[in-house]
Amino acid sequence: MNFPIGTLSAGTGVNIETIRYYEKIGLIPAPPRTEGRQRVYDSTHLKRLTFIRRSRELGFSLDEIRALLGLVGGGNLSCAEVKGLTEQHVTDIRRKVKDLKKLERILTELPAKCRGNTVPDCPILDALSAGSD
Amino acid sequence: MNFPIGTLSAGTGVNIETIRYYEKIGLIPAPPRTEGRQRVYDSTHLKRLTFIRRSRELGFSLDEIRALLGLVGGGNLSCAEVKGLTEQHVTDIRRKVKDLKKLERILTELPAKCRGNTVPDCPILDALSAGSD
DNA sequence: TATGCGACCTGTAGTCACTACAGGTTCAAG
DNA sequence: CTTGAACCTGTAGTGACTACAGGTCGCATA
Repeated sequence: MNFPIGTLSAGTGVNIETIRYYEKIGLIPAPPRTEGRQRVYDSTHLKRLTFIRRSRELGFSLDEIRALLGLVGGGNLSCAEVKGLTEQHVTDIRRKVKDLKKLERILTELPAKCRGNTVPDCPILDALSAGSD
Repeated sequence: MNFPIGTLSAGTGVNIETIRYYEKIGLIPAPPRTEGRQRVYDSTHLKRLTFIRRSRELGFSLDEIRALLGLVGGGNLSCAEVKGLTEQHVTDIRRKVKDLKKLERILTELPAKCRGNTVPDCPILDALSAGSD
């Protein structure tokens, strides 16, 4: 039931250094230690850190995760608030996707004009230098 | 034809502090100065900085831009290499779009189950805590 | 029981691409 | 000549880590 930081790292996919960093910034509680001052974790830590990792993958910032965890910890965040945070996030993601698709279009059109020669006169560079937005 | 850093900033949309930062890291050449050591720019600087800003918008890192500018400066990067760099970039963007769309789907499905109540027992949080990928 | 060695510890510095600020100087208008 | 905006340098802070130096711990093996 108890395991050291390396096992927690392997079990969650979160880097050891990152785990200690999360502890330092107060995102995860400081676990008990052995007599030799080595950290000892259990399944509750594993669950919390898994939550954090998955939230990070979904693009939540550490501050947002801190807010989400506020619910787990003290129950000071309602389900409605969690929902709001999530929906805001979806809006952000949609915007990002839109921007990226635009970039993709621009970047796929540019190389077509590029003849792949060695002359230092490239239409891609010309296009980028042209000041118009 | 000559103008100070504020004008360059306004003309390119690049922050003054950022321009000085670019100079410090050698991305743009140090311009001549007035007797009072204030920077004096001209249209060549404007063009180069515009190129940098547009490339940044397209998601190129400063190191990649440095490579692209290698062409402009010394001609040591061929059009084919520029093309390669650009195409690599499109691949990255496509992957990002794919990831984001997946997240979008997950995040739009989650709040549907959320009743918006004040009970600290939210399906979103449960879903995130469940360890499975 | 001794020893070897991998896993752990702390603390600091580096990354990227800026941004913010303090505290001073220059330039141009009135 | 004075005012004040724009400029100057240099340093520190941001987010979310990552890397490293130099030391300690714990456990398996001889």
